[in-house]
Amino acid sequence: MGRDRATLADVARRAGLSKTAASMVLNGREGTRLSAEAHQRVFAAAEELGYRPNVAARSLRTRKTATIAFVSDIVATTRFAGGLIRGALDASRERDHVLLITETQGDAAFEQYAIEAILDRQVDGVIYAAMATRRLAVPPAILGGPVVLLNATSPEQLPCVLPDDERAGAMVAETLLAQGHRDRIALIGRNRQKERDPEISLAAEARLRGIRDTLTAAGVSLCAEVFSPEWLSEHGYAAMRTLLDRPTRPSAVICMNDRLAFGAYQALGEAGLTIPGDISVLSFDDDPIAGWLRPGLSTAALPHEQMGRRAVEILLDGEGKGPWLVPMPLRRRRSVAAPAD
Amino acid sequence: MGRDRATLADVARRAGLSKTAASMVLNGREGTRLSAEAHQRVFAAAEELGYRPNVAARSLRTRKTATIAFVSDIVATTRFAGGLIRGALDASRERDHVLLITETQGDAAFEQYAIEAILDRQVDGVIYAAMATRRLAVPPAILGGPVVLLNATSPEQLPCVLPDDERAGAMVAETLLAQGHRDRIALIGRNRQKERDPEISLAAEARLRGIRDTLTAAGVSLCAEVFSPEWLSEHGYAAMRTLLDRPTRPSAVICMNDRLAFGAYQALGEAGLTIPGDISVLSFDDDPIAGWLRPGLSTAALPHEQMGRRAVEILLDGEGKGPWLVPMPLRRRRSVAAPAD
DNA sequence: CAGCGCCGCTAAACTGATTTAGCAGAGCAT
DNA sequence: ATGCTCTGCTAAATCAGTTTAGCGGCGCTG
Repeated sequence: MGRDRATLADVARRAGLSKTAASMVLNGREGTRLSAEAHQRVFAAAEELGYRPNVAARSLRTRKTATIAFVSDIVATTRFAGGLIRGALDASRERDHVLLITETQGDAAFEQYAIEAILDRQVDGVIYAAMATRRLAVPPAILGGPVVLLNATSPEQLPCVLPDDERAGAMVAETLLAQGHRDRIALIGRNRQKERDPEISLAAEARLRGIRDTLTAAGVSLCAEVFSPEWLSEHGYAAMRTLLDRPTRPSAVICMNDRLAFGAYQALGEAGLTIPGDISVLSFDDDPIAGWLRPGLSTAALPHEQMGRRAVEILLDGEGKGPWLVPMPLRRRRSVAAPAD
Repeated sequence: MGRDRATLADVARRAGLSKTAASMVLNGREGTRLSAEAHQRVFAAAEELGYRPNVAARSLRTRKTATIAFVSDIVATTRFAGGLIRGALDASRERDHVLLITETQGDAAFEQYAIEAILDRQVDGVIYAAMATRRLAVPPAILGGPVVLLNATSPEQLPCVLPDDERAGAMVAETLLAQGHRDRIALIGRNRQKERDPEISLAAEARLRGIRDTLTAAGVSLCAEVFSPEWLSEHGYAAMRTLLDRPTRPSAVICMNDRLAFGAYQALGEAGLTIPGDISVLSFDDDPIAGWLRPGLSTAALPHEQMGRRAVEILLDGEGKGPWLVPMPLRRRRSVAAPAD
């Protein structure tokens, strides 16, 4: 892999100058007194030889590697990882950095291994990412350098990037109010564990707060709230059935995520009800299926790419402490309409 | 990040030996004549100081970085990337390697940048991955070292890892034959471009070949084939409707991927037909939605994690040239039954 | 007792960059 | 002529490892 590369010494020799001169010219050092001609000769030589500095050698001296570690709990299981990584990748490239990826799988031994691996490689900073928005404990070993939490917070008050779930909740509620829904808005997906335990998820509580506060401000409250143990499609299905079994049918249902909404769609389809004619559905996440459903599901999108990007920006450009909330744009599709009666 | 680390010199000093001795002991060099006591002293010193070698310094000398570059065309858009990366990550960890990830986005300039970035960092090898199984052109710059193609082939006959789409096609056909389906098996998702142009996709042709050969061997042929421009759910929906408009209804439908199958489910639901009672559905990919559908969709799973894993194994353990076909296991859910009549 | 080989270990070179300290020569003032 | 500064550049140290070459002492042989 990449043998026969020209070294700085080669460049210097060809330019008829010392390594020192070549190094300074190529690094654009200010305050050096090298002549314009020397500059030209070095650039020409580097160009001709296709010179590229050896990062290992450089970082041995400078302790900078232009490498960022992206440590996450789980990358595969969730499709959201891709967005976070892609955003981080883009922002890294813009800053001439590269991403070293490791995964802890929530396992202490793996985490230990991952941390050592990245410290051995002298990364310039760490992005510590969680796949579900939550609070977590950061391993002390990485606190020695710059760290940004992605989709997570920690007791240490480290800089962190989070989706603005509360605002998203508000937008979802506002959307329904604007369509004229009032006293028959139901909710699917409250979950005692998820809401209460910030180590599992911060999203649920924030979304609910946004929804509640907005409705309350309009003098409205939820007509029903169905709890579900997890946020899977079968739970959405079951929840929607229990809602339909009640005496008054809701005019709109807010689902805490798209998987629940998907299950709700299935229950509504079986019951012969149409969306949004009979019932409007609104949700969170913007999973790819939201666009495949018929009608398309309106949902507040998790801005993963933006978040990944932001994390790198904060890590490298260092801008105070945050927390930074990234807006969740509402994807308006066809699942919301005015109430039928 | 990681200052104050003990160096080899520190270890040597504490052990009362030379750097040479310390280095040799810690690297487990054979044929050295250092005493058992010297070994012990070095290990003890390293332990006490929490010594970890500086990878940059080591690789400057050895030209090995214990780092693999994972270069892919697109990571975010597709959820499959996660599986490939996760598999590669696992296998890398087992071999004490780490993954440097870059993305070309199919853009020549980005690709150039990505290649330079990884060559500058002296990676030990490159995994060049495509998100859709296809043939591609490998940039000559990386041919200087070990390369494995993941989910792709190239004219250069490089080692490559591919899903065994043909066998998967055969399994799907066998499954239907075993249930007693014969002359009313239809197919959704042929696509002229995709099938013909290996730079776009190799999967379609291989799957179709597996299906055809198996049916032919049983003296059966497809009763209908519906082309669709892309493999999106709306195309599956449309295709299923055209199938249902025909005089004889198929007893089973094979969809070329799960998104098409999802659309087909929608069309069947609207038409008031049940799966698998009226029509069996079988598909490829094992997208997460396959499990969310009602009934669960039986589908031949793309073994992404296995593939990512295999690529690293081949890169590091070097085992001939391949190509290596990774089996696609059939996930049996509830969408297949014997024909009604 | 000279010569040889083996044992246990080390000094120093080497990798490819950055950075510090400083040198030779020119120009100028005293 | 001497001392000073400024210009334009370079030698050498440094980073933290690996690797080559070889050293001193001991035991054995001839």
